[in-house]
Amino acid sequence: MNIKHNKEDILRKGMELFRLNGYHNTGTKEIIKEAGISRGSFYNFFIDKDDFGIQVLDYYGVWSTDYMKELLNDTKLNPKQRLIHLFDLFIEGYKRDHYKWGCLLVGMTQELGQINPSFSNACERNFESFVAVFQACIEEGQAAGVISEKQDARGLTLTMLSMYNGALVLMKSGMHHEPLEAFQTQLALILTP
Amino acid sequence: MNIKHNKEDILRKGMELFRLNGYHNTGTKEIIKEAGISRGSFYNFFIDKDDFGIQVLDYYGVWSTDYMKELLNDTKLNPKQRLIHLFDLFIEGYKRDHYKWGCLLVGMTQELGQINPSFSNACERNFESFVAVFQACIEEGQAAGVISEKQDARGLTLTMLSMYNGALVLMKSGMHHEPLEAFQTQLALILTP
DNA sequence: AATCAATTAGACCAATCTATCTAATTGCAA
DNA sequence: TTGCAATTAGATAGATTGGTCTAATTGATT
Repeated sequence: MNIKHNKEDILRKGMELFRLNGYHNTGTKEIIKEAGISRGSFYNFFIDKDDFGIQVLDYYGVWSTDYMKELLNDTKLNPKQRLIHLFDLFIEGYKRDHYKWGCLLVGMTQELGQINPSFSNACERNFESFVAVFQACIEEGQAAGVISEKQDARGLTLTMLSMYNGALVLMKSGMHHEPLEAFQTQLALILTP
Repeated sequence: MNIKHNKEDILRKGMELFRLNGYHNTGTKEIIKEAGISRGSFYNFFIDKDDFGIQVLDYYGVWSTDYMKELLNDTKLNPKQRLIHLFDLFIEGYKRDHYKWGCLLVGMTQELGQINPSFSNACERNFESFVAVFQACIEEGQAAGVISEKQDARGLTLTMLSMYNGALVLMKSGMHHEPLEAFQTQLALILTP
């Protein structure tokens, strides 16, 4: 056996490039160059660009949910405060990097959702992971009486995720911070019982 | 002078294809074929594909805002009811077409926002038209006391638009109707004073 | 140290994409 | 009807893309 390059490093670079510039705007040439590997290596690890894309999606899903779970386990805060804190941190990060990032799932859904069922399955699967993580926290908050029960946990989770994803799109379109701020304001309102 | 093909017909076809399959997934070949024109004609009307893309964006913006304005002028309903009615109609349309459409501005922002400033400008410009139309209605509703004032008109508009765009993304990813329903439920909640 | 399967390098190929170019055609104006 | 500028058609060019191929290299195992 002979392992020199780390598959995970390539996935991480791909994730970065796809988030920044989209799937079609990122050529295999650029991925290979940025990851510092050769064409041969790339096709040794992945069947083709689509296979790579799907694996990047799942990598992003795990990478994100791991971080979200970590933040939502901070028992020093109540569930509502944890959610608000999580989004505060995310938004701070976007601001720090001049709003250049976005959600990979949103981008991939838009770009490939209708084209390739493998991609739309991967997007849905990973969105559902996000939902699961958030929903658990919201259920806990509702049971504890610190999160509004005007909408059921699943519905409130979908709403919150929609609002966040949509705010990121407006942010990326050039409005930058304002939609994020509106999101933060409204998030507090809809979570409060 | 010699006009055979209508520029607007080509723009409409382009809008349709870009909404369905995205910008990079739609070749000039397909646009030409679907619009029933020749390559020569296309490049007679438009400088290049990017120029076409920008014009499609603006065409979509005008086409959408015209329809929204029409719906939001229905004085038989109060401003809050008008907004809810508008989204009900939109969502009904998505359902009827099996959730295959999406918002062109969302797609273009994701696909080209970081790549080409002309595109991000066009996206922001058209998003701002949407905001203007909705904000006028929300302001009217707040003044009349039928729309919540917990968030200022601009903020509430951005929130609502984010929520809607985000719900469309989840819809497109394969969740179909559920996120739209969650949106409708929450929309009524956040608008109510 | 020798062996050998796995990995790597990057030239190369085929397909595709955008855009151009020229000849044929169109339809208005005189 | 004729003349002419504008439009159209579609072959073709040039660039870029994703993917393959083979020879060289690597490193674990014996």
